[in-house]
Amino acid sequence: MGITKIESYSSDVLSLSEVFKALGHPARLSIVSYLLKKGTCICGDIVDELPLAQASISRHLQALKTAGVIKGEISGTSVCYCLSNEHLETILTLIHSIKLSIPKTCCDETV
Amino acid sequence: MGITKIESYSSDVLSLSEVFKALGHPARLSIVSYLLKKGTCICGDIVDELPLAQASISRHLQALKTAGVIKGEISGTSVCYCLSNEHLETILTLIHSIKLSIPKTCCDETV
DNA sequence: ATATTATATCGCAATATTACGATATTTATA
DNA sequence: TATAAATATCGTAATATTGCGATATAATAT
Repeated sequence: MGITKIESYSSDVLSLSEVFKALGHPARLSIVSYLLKKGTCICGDIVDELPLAQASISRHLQALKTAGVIKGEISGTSVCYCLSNEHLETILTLIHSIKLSIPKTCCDETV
Repeated sequence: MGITKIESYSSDVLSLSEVFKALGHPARLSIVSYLLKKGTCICGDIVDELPLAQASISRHLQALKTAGVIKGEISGTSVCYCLSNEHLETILTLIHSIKLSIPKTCCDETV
């Protein structure tokens, strides 16, 4: 108990939920937000931006990378990170579908 | 340590990351997927659908409701749940922005 | 070669999440 | 009123996540 029964789900559901999970932490969402503004970052940029230790930032960057939200390129002594579009189309389709399905589905109300 | 430093983030970032977090579990994403297909559900529908105990399903439904992903209406002895659009526009905008920002931002590659 | 810089990983402690059975609550029905 | 049906909550155990300091790794510069 206490462990997610991952064996019960399709790989589609699992990989998409991993992406959402990666975005589901304020530090990681802040990193994504930073990348939206600046385009790229190195670990040290985020260390200056958030009140977390370098080790913690590095772990969050790894989590985003593992989920396919960002990718990193070694560049000298640092690693240049940028957003990846690997799962964006899937998420857009999902959210858009939800949006479209709502008017006709809700229990009592009209919206 | 070990606890998320939620006091360091804006309420915007916090509430949006809560939505992503809610979608970041395969059982909850499966519930959303079920709602997309069927429009509404009661707790028992999901109990039949997923290999989890009724108590666990109920908790997942509460988590989705707390994050504003679904809403529930009491209907006789059961509760009718359906999707909510509370945060969809924000997510769509965010994901769409990421998608648009990618071509010009990535380190070495052209995409 | 050695030092510097930037990032990643390790080990640990604190906290959060997940899941379950048991039980409580609430509404409808006999 | 008593029973049944559906959902929510409680208590607990197992596991996962978060964060930190310390350390390792890797590339550059002296």
